[in-house]
Amino acid sequence: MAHELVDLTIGAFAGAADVGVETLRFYQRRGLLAEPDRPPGSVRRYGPSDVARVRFIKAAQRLGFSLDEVAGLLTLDDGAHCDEARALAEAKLLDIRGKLADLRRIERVLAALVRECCATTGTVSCPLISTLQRQ
Amino acid sequence: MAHELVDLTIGAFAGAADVGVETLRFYQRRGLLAEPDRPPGSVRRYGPSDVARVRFIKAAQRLGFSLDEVAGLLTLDDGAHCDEARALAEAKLLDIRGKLADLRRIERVLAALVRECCATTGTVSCPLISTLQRQ
DNA sequence: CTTACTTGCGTACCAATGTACGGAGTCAAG
DNA sequence: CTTGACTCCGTACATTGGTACGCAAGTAAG
Repeated sequence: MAHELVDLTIGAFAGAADVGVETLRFYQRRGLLAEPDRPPGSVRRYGPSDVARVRFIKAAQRLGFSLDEVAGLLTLDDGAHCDEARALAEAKLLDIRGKLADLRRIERVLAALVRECCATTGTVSCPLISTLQRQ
Repeated sequence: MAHELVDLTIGAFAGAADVGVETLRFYQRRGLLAEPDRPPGSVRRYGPSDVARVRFIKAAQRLGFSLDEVAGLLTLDDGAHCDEARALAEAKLLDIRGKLADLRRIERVLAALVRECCATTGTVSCPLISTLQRQ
């Protein structure tokens, strides 16, 4: 690593962080990313810490945090608010577990319907559809 | 059941189907629900089959079908297209299982982070946040 | 210096699923 | 007959996470 991750233009920054340029500008507008000072008559430059920040955002998103929640995590990144970060993560874990339970229920019902569907012959109506209609 | 589920106004219909009036109008605009003829100088009336249709839509939504997919299922409700309904359901089942796998991975990572967070003392930075930054 | 990308910036738009609002017509009770 | 609730209809807004467009200015290559 460390291949020239300094003084990036926004295009190179986007490439390094594996997102689109427009996404970076969007994050800047959302306050997730600072806009570095612009050397008079030139363009902004970005460095490794910016890339790391975007990777953080993307990693947290993959864990199910919304951008607002990521913003919350980012305000805690000085290392002095470990408890708060942990509380956020625990809340999110509960959330994820709820979604898991929902999806498991859905999976069970849907699998049963598929199994039943067309296993029966000679019925007038599709069991999948008529089951849904009975809900 | 069967308590007066006939000749409902849209408000009573919404109550019976446990959705908002605006939701019904939205479904009508989307073509998921027919707009019954309007007796000249009066309001539209709805019956049990309309209520059943909305319940079908809601049940399918709970199983993860989008409104577009529900519309597809609804065109098959004459019982002659069981195979097609089944294929849609099987595709959706695969989809659900994919989401389930994603969530399980997320849960594992997040639980590990929470466990690790603040179990360590004396570190400068929160392990949760620094782990995310390393992704 | 010219040509062709980029950058910067503001604004508009996308999908999905509704929710809210305003004004006019209609209906039921008192 | 009046009052208040409800219906009808069209339109605008909400949410989330971006994506696209247009135009002017900067920048890199030949």
